[in-house]
Amino acid sequence: MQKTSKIKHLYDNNVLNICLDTIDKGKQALVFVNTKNSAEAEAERISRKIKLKEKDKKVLEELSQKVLTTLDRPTKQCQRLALCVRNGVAFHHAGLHSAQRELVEDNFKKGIIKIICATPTLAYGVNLPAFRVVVRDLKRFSAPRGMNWIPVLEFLQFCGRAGRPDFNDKFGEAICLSQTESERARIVDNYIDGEPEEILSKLAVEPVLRTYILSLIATEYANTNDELMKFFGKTFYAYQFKDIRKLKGIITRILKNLKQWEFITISDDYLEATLLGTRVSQLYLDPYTAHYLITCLKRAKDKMLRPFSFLQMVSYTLELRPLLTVRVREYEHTEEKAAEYQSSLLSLEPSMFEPEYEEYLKSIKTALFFNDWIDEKDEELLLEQYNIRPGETRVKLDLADWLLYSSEELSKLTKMHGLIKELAKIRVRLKYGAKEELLPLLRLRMIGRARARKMYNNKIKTIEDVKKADITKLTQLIGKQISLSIKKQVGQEFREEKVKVKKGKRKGQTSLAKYENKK
DNA sequence: GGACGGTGAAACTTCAGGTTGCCTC
DNA sequence: GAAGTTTCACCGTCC
Repeated sequence: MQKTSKIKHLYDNNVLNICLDTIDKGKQALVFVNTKNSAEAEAERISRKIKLKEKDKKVLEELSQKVLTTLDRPTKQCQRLALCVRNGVAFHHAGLHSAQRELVEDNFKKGIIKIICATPTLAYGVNLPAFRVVVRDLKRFSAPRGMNWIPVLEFLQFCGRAGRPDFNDKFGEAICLSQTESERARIVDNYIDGEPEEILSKLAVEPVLRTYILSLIATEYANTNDELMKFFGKTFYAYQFKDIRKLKGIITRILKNLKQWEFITISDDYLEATLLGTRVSQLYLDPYTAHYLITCLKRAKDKMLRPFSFLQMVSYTLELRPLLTVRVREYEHTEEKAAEYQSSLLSLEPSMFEPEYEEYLKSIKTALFFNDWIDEKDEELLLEQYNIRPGETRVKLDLADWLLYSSEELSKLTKMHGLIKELAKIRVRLKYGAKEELLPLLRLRMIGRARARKMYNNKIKTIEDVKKADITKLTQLIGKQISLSIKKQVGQEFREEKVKVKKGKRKGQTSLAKYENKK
């Protein structure tokens, strides 16, 4: 199977050379790198050197415009992607806005985009085969020990993307790059001739185990210690480790916690979930988190409540991690904010000298980010100020929503009805990224933060105002179809042809020119 | 003489990703 | 640990 082919050495960058060669052959390539920044930078480097065929130019130009106008106001990331796409290159990672991710994936499948530089997201979630796969980085940074070789399993996952049988590729090529001869030997040994790692059971990880145990009890699948052990005895974990005694020890401790937190009762070895415990299990919450949330909510009555109180509460859960990192130059500012909100916070502040303090500060920063979002700050500002990309923003917002919903449910069951309204309000604000004053308008379909803001600033502030508003004026603000739709929603029907549309200037087209010149 | 832009080296920063819940009048 | 980004000094050009 040994087969070698020469690739023209045009530039000092081998990834670039391989990609140019791939395009020459009329094929496509995926480049896997180890960070989001690298994906963007590599894509940029390649896109600068590509010579496009005339026929591709127009399609790519259009696609580039689409990428640029995905958000109301393009972020730096949007501009960067748009510039790359214009040359048939894209980057792909979890920070991308989902609409842009789709654009990239679809247009790669269509063959319009030739090269994608990506982080591992692409190898797992989506099925995007290419003739060539270039694995640029085989090392990745991971917490305490610095740079480590990636698992063989992951490497195989990358290579699995090579070759497109649907497109009559008889074979695909996966290419690794090495800097030195010894590195080359290591790659061949480890990855090409090496064995993939064993798959390990994660059951013994406590949050997982806690969640399962409560769920087994709540669904009445297991109601005694013996039944629990019987169940876990049949799991992959038990098969793999055969260390049932250790598992038993952990289970005993977890049962004690669950009882103490009032999620289960134990009488004569009979385990039964309480109403609260059942709900916790239905919500898929880690019981530890559920207990933390309840404890926080109980403190609410003695605190000066603000949205920030709840935002920080959910930010400080395991579920929301990894949190936003507090950079050295932000340290002081974050501490100041922590002090400023002190009287509103529902979680307990760890001592400055505990290692946990770092996480606590991160939770403050994460809550500040949420707070800015519900203060109608746009994605560009969030990217600049918090270094959080649109795609990551969505994930965090989703998680926060789930935890706030759970908090609502827990409030109901623990008779803290006063908090429910507040929590519900924050959830809507979080969903839309809007200030409280927009809430009445956001209840309308087709109305998000941008349109609601426009209407509000033009003195249409409530449903009553919408009813009273002149349809022509409304049309000018938010367009004809949407005006008709919301009028209908408040119980007024208009005949479409009766609505006059004043020809006015539309929102100016966003252009790449500004950004390009800066480069 | 000053504004501006380009360049390159040094200093500084940051580092992959993912599943869960509930429908809301 | 290494890649990428930011910062800053330096230089040339133009008005």
